[in-house]
Amino acid sequence: MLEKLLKNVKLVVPGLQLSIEDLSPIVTHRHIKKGDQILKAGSTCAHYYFVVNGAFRIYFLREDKEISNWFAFEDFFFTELESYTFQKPSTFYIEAIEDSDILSITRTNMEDMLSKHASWQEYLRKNWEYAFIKLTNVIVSFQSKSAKERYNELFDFPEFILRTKQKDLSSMIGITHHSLSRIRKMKKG
Amino acid sequence: MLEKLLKNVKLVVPGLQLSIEDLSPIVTHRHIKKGDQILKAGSTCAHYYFVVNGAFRIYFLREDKEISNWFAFEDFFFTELESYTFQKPSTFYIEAIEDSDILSITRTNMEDMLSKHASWQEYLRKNWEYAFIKLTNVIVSFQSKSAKERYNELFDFPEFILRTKQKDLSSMIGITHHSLSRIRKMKKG
DNA sequence: GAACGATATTGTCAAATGACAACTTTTTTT
DNA sequence: AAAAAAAGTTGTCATTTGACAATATCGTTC
Repeated sequence: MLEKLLKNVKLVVPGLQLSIEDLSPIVTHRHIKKGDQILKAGSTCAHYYFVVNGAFRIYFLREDKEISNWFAFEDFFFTELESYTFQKPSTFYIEAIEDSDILSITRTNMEDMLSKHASWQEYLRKNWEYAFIKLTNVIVSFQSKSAKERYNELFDFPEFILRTKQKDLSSMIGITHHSLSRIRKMKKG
Repeated sequence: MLEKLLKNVKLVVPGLQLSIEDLSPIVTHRHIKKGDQILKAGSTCAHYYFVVNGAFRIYFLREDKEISNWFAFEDFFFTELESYTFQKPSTFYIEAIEDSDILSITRTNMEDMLSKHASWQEYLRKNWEYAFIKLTNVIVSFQSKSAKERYNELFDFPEFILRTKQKDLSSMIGITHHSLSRIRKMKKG
């Protein structure tokens, strides 16, 4: 499991001197069953997560309805950043949508790592820069494209089409699952 | 001018040892007239920018229409990250919407700074983390709120209402300026 | 494999938003 | 201050999307 994280880190920061032995004491492995939640709204996020395999849905509630904000698949290194950074209650739930293996690092260990390894700062910086670029493109889609176009874009990342529920996907692109059902129908005939 | 940037850096990384003398050789000041563009779509972004005073609109074209992606006001430290990071042509224009003063740092100087000052890594990391949190909230708005609600949220940041054109604001929240005009009308009567 | 619950589809109608055109108001230029 | 340009408003109508209800399909459990 740890090798997979290490491989990801070295992909982002090629020159990084970091071994399994460095990671081992600060990383915890957990197996999460489909449907289980690793973070609930209202609680404060105190970990970074790395998805070894499986998939998670990050969602929030609005007027009793679940809205999927995004999905995390294999090799995603992430946390609920607002809750984690400001140590305040999360507005999001993080739930496994498949049986998954996840690595987690506590905030304390993370802070320690950041102060000791300068290049760990670089890893996180790049990680969030890439994430920022992705979010910018999501916003561009919302600002300039129709629901149908936003849905069609997802075919470039087949995991969204193949591994998520339609009702969950629909809220991610900002529409009801009824509308998505109709959009899918149009595409065919 | 430099003091303002330094103040911002130290606000984000309190313990940072950095002086005007460190910044002076790598920072360039420019006065930008309202309407002038500091980046055009198609060209590659080779600078970070810091808004000393004034305001900028970051927009892109979609079917000959200008869509405002976001606005940068005083104390924003930013770049067109996708173009800057991957050194590829930008899809965005950056245009002053007021007479402005801006500081810029070339990519070369920035890379140099990142390799020499470990805490500069931390500054950028936190800068992009905060930006990521903001974008997440923008996406939440698009996923769960009506255009009217998105507009009303902007009153918490009056610079959007006071310093931008309505036609520019409207595209930022994903609607036409006709729709925004009607939303504004409703609010009153 | 029958029964149940969750997910997806479809119908009807309403509400929100967009497209196009005309007009008014504000801002900029001369 | 007049003229021109840009920004904002409003009318009409079309399209997209949402709300609610009914039905169909799929997946899980017993």
